Amino acid sequence: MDAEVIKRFFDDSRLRCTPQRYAVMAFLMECNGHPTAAEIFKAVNRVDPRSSRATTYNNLRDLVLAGLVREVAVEGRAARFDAKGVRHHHFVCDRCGNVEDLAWYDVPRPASRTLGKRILRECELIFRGLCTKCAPRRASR
Amino acid sequence: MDAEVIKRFFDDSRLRCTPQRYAVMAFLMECNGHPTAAEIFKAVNRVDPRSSRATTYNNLRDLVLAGLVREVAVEGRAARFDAKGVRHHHFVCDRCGNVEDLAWYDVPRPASRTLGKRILRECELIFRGLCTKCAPRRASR
DNA sequence: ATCTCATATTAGACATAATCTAATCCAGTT
DNA sequence: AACTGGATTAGATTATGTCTAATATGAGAT
Repeated sequence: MDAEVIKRFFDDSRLRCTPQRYAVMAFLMECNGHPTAAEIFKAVNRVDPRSSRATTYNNLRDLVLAGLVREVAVEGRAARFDAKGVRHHHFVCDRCGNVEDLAWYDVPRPASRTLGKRILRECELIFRGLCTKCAPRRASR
Repeated sequence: MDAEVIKRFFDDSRLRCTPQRYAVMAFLMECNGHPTAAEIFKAVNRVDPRSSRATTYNNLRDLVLAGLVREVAVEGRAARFDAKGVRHHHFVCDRCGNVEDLAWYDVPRPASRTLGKRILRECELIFRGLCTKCAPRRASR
């Protein structure tokens, strides 16, 4: 059961456990893909139509700030979200915009002299190309 | 002089060398940062106010498709662009959204069994944190 | 040098994504 | 029960990007 886990997460982050916020987090944890804010809003309201667009965005912002959820920007499309569970990299499809997870492996960090004064908080690898669905049988073009 | 270089680029990509398109490319090549479409539009029209917003977007799309320009999606902010010159990684500032270049180094690609049917076209490393301007003197929080 | 036409440009309407506002609600505290 | 501050809400607003249909133009052909 995720319920206890989610409550613990919220407690640790000093986020009140409201039905709307819980619904967003639960949906992100159970769904496998990387939904957009609009999709999350629809999914949450399908179950219990009591949340608003603004609240969905607010809660997503809070969850991202709390480090419970990751936001993935995709060129030319709406941002996508996923619950931070197991670490993984992202594969973004050039054609359909879908985001798929790829097994995690460590990424070499830049030399500290390269970073200078910058403070590095995250280090993420993004792959681009054609996803499983969009890849043609035989490569073309 | 960039002029000849840009004309060659356009020729190779079968893009007509129009004043507006040239201006976009020239600006991207000479500027050091990673401007947004809106900034590019303004900059280009400051020099010679003959381009429209739609044209700027069209040209950016064409240049990206031709592989001459890279689009960088930034969470919660407008996309940013840079001319593909020397290869480099990107450092995105969590606070101000600026994108800075970091020296290139090779990135290990995922095992082909991990990729499955996917066709990998690009492999990009993104660092997040606080940029030179936003980093506090002493690290806090 | 001129012609031709596919391609490019334009202004502005439209679409989509995200944020803001101000009123209201509600959970926990006293 | 009243208070308090965070959370929620609908809808307006802003920001970003795309589309349309009329017009203009670069560059190869003549």
